[in-house]
Amino acid sequence: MGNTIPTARARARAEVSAEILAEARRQLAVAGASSLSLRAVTRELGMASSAAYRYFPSRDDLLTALIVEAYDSLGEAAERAADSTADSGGSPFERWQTVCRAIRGWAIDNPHEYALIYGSPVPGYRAPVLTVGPASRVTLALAGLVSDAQRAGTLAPVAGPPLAPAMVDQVEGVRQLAMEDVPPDTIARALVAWTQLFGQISFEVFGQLQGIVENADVVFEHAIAVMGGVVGLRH
Amino acid sequence: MGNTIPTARARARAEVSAEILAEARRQLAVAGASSLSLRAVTRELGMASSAAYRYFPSRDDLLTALIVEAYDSLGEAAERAADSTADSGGSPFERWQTVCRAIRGWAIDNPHEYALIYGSPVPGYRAPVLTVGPASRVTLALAGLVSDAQRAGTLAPVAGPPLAPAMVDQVEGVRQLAMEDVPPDTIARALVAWTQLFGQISFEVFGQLQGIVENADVVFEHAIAVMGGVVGLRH
DNA sequence: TGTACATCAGTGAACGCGCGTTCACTGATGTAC
DNA sequence: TGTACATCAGTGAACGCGCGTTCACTGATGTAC
Repeated sequence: MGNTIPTARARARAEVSAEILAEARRQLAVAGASSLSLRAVTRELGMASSAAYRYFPSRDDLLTALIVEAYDSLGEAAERAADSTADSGGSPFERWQTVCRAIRGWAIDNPHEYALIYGSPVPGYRAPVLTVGPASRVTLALAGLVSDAQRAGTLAPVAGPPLAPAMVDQVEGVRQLAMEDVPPDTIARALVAWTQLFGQISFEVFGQLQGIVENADVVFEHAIAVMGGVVGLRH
Repeated sequence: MGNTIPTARARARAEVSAEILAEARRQLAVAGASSLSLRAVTRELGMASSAAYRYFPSRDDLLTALIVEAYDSLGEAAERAADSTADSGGSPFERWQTVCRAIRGWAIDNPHEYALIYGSPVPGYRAPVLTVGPASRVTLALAGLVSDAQRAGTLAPVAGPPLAPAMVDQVEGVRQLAMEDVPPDTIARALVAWTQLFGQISFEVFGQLQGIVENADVVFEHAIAVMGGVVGLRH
């Protein structure tokens, strides 16, 4: 109990567990989430299918582990981008660009993991609560960047008609969660930029841009430039 | 050949074919695309599973029929919204709002059909060319509304830095496809609004807004108001 | 109009497949005395 | 340090399931003469 030296058994257990996850990830990349199969995973690993049950109580638990892993991986990429630009003193707009690019880059590198977390929900699967924390990492990285800009006084005020009262209410919840000091109008626009970002990435990763846009890079850059402006992030 | 009076056989064929499709649609709504099964469909219809092969050569062809149906249904909803507001002389901005609401309304009413066409691609399924036409109907309805505004001279010019040359190239293809007379800057922004719209709807339909936004209606209204402004659609 | 043949919708059995999960077991690792 | 027992990873057979697709068939509908 609380022992710092793990036993051989414990070490083996951690390793095999990681191998199963890794193989599952590999198969996810080929076949997609709904056809992920415990049997196929263990087969590839050269073990009996029943052995998997020593590590994951059911197929859904394996799926959950993959989802958590994906959220964490994406979240880490976004956080790293946000932190690096904070350290190097980038402008809010540059930070926004860098984080957006990191998110898109991750999605393109891991299309099936992206689909797993931002695509259509897997039928019959209900994501348990423990996915909520990892899921919010990306979002908090983006929100943090806006908060930082606000605190540094570098946020352009939002022009245009005042927010509808109902919208002020909606935004209030978000403010408390992630953007304490940011004015409601800016938060409202940040929500729009947020959905635009993932809409753009989803269209690209899911092939919706085919036949319409050839160079998705260029269109992405334009989109984040426009939306950075909409939010009021200054160069 | 070319006979206008269909035989009893032909009429029965059309009816059964429609029944299979309808039942497949019903099951899609419960279980999602990847677990759509020919056997389950025919079972529910009280016929032998092999009978389905008189109507659809394979499961994938059934899927394709459902996809085409979904695209057409959504496309029609968007076109109807666009036409009705054209007839009643709505402003470009009002037309934009109405079409966006129609698209969102359809998605909320038919979440699984929405997921089928805008969610993660079904693994192993390759959409055949005949889906392209129906798929472009929504997009063309949106593009048409911008074109109309341009022709009527009611499009606000886009402020801000000039488009990057690479972006001008990208936009040129879109211009020829769907927005002949519209200036490149506006088309570029229309692309951003387009991905924002579907990003917002996907987040809502796929449950990504849960725990962040309670009243999706209000946030949606705000989003299309902001993006209508970004594109330059006047009230 | 009546008959002979062709077409084709629908049947039911069968093939071969892969899946998730359970269970009694063996043998290696860990632990208490 | 050595022994006896407990823990637990991994096995292999089995259960019951549902799937897509094929095939030879029956019987009703359609068509040519």
